[in-house]
Amino acid sequence: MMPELPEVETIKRGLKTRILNKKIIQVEVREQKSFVGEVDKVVGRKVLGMERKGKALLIKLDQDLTLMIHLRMTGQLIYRPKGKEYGLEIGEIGKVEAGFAGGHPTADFLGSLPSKQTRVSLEFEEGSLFFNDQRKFGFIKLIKTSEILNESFLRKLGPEPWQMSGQELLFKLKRRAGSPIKGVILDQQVVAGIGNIYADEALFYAGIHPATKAGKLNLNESEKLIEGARKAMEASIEAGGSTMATYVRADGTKGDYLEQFAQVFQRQGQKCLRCGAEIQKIRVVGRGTHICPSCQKEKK
DNA sequence: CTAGGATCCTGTCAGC
DNA sequence: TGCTGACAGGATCCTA
Repeated sequence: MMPELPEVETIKRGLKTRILNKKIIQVEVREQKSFVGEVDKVVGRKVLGMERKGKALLIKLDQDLTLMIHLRMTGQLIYRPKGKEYGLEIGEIGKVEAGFAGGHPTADFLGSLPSKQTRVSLEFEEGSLFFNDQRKFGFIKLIKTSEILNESFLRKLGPEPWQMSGQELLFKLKRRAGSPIKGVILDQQVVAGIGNIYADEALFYAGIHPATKAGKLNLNESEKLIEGARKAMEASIEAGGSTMATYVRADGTKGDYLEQFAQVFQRQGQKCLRCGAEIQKIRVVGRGTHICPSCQKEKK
């Protein structure tokens, strides 16, 4: 369960109100592989801005430096104001002084930090930012701001769904004609920010079976697909992504923000909200995949 | 070039 | 209770 575009966007917004213009006074790397680059250069730097490119978060610092953060599957970023050892309590939601947590929802959103999963911590005078990551696939990488486009992940990244037409997507689908459509839209070089949740949601919206060969889609389907990705992501950002607020609102221990917008993801066994058929969970391109077998028939 | 599968790593959960 | 295998909101690397 991990961060896709809407979650990273939510984190960007949540952190911005807390660390913009603040100075990093200390950095602690607890897991070597989680931080790439010269740690010492980060100390004393000031946060000048924050951006998101696909699922990558960019924290722009002074002296031509940028922290590029990718949460991958289980990364999370948690900000705790100074003196606040635990996460927010009910009633504190939305308050800047309550702190912020986003990414893979776990009990660390609420518990004492640093924890067993804390890989890197950035200390500010006003509080601490913890980068936690159970599986260690994510990372923080220090790069030069002026050389951001040399970064291979960013250089190859496709356009955001809002910057892409159905026509442009269709063109890319033709080059990957033999692959299942789900695998193609999960490719960040085709379109930026779509992960397992939004791939399933977009395909359901467009009425396309995930195993359909990409080359079988027509312009109308391609347009519906990109539109579905936009709508699902917009709804998710509106709901606040997998932030601490929604996580806590559930029952204090479990995150369930998906309930606010998901039509198929993790709804296997439940009724399709469009036709009433039972949602199924299948496997496509090695990923757990959720479909309505009635609304999404494979085009042979 | 594309397609498909293995791989990185830790934790949880279902089934025996 | 203890063990085993499958699986997990990602992306890259390797092989055919």
